[in-house]
Amino acid sequence: MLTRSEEDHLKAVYTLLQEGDSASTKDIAHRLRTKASSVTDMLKKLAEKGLLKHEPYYGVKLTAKGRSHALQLVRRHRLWETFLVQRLGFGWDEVHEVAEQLEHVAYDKLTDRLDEYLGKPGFDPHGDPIPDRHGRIRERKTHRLSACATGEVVRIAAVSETTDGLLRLLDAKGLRIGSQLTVQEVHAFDGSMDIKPKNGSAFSVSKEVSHHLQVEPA
Amino acid sequence: MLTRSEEDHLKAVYTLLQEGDSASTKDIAHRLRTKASSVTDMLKKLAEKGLLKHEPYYGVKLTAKGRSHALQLVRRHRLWETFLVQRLGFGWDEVHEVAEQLEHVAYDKLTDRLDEYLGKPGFDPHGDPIPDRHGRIRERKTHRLSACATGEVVRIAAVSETTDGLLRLLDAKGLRIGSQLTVQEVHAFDGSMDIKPKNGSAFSVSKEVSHHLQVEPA
DNA sequence: TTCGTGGATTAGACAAGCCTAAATATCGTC
DNA sequence: GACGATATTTAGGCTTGTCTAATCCACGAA
Repeated sequence: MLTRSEEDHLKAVYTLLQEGDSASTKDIAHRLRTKASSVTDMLKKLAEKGLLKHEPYYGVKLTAKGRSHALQLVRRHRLWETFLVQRLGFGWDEVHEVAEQLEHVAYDKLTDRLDEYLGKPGFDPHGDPIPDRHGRIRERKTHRLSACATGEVVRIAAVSETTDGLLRLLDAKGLRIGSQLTVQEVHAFDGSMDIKPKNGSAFSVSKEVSHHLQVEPA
Repeated sequence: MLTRSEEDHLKAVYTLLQEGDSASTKDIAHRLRTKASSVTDMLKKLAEKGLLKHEPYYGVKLTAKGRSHALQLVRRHRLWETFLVQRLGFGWDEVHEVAEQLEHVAYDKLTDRLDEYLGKPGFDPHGDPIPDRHGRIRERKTHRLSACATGEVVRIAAVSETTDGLLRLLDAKGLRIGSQLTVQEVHAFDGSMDIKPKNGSAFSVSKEVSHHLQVEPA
């Protein structure tokens, strides 16, 4: 059994490794609003429990066991988000916090029943894939909007769930998961780009914004 | 903000005061599977936070603030139990533990939305009343089956939710919340009684069992 | 190659919650 | 009213998870 704090650290490691190529002590600390020294302690502990390999000063890698456990957390988190949006009528920009708490309720039967109740959804309200009970994820070939070239026509596949401001911005522009858009122009000097939604008027987004938008070919 | 442990202690106090007339340090400790000395510490802490009055050696009383907080916990617990049984198809004998965890997720909007989603139920699957968002409880005039006399015809109103064995026994006998039964005979020497469900054959229940069954006049 | 810098770790302190053992209080009974 | 049984509290210690401050290490620039 893992404590809540252990689970938080494990998930942070998993998420950072997903997003980039490494999970630095500093980044984990920042994500968990704690200090680097606390993270080092916890990494040591998780390593002892066989959930990850910790090479001091070099970095951290998840073991199969650690990855599996992290995937369960991700699964629960995304199922609860789906429940909150689909059934309780929450906005997709207000469910993260709550799911962050609900994900720690560890009871397989509950998770599986919830999964069935929601119709075994493949993706959560932000477009992120929901691992099945074995931790398997439905893979898609998405890329960042920021990596798109002028003229590309794409569909929004997913949005970083931790970016509430972005979620509200998309809402305001009428964009949803699945919305199509065309890249009209990419500005080299600041990485911003002009995009035109299929049924709407064009506007400009910063590099920051386009970085957090996952898209797939339309 | 209360910690999980503080909430557990507060709810234990509330529940014991509901069930009997006092909440002894010993009983709280027993209920929380902890030791009396730990409970004393926590009572001191809750008293400092203004949730209860603690007269050393004499006992404990909830303040309005403490009662209100406890009622929120009870509300969340019973709403989740209702959700688990009504929507996820759990048996009423297997939801207590899980609800015990879910009740600590404190987020008013979630609680209220869940309440609406379930149709603002007045009672949970065990027949216990669910406090509304203001902590108000729908009162009924129930009494214990063990207090019934020969010949009384009653309806089952509620069953102590912590008694899994009893819940399964009732299931096995085909009894539900709302089932009618007649008290056929009360045996003075051990307090056991013979009861006959409206649509079933008579059987005998121990004093222990009849003590945990709340009934109302049929 | 050497050094400076910033990230990572260690050392040591602290609060929260829990425990055991010892001291203290209450209460029913004689 | 004193005594013994039982409940309660206090004293002191342990573990967990956090922190700050100090130290250690890697790595890129000169």
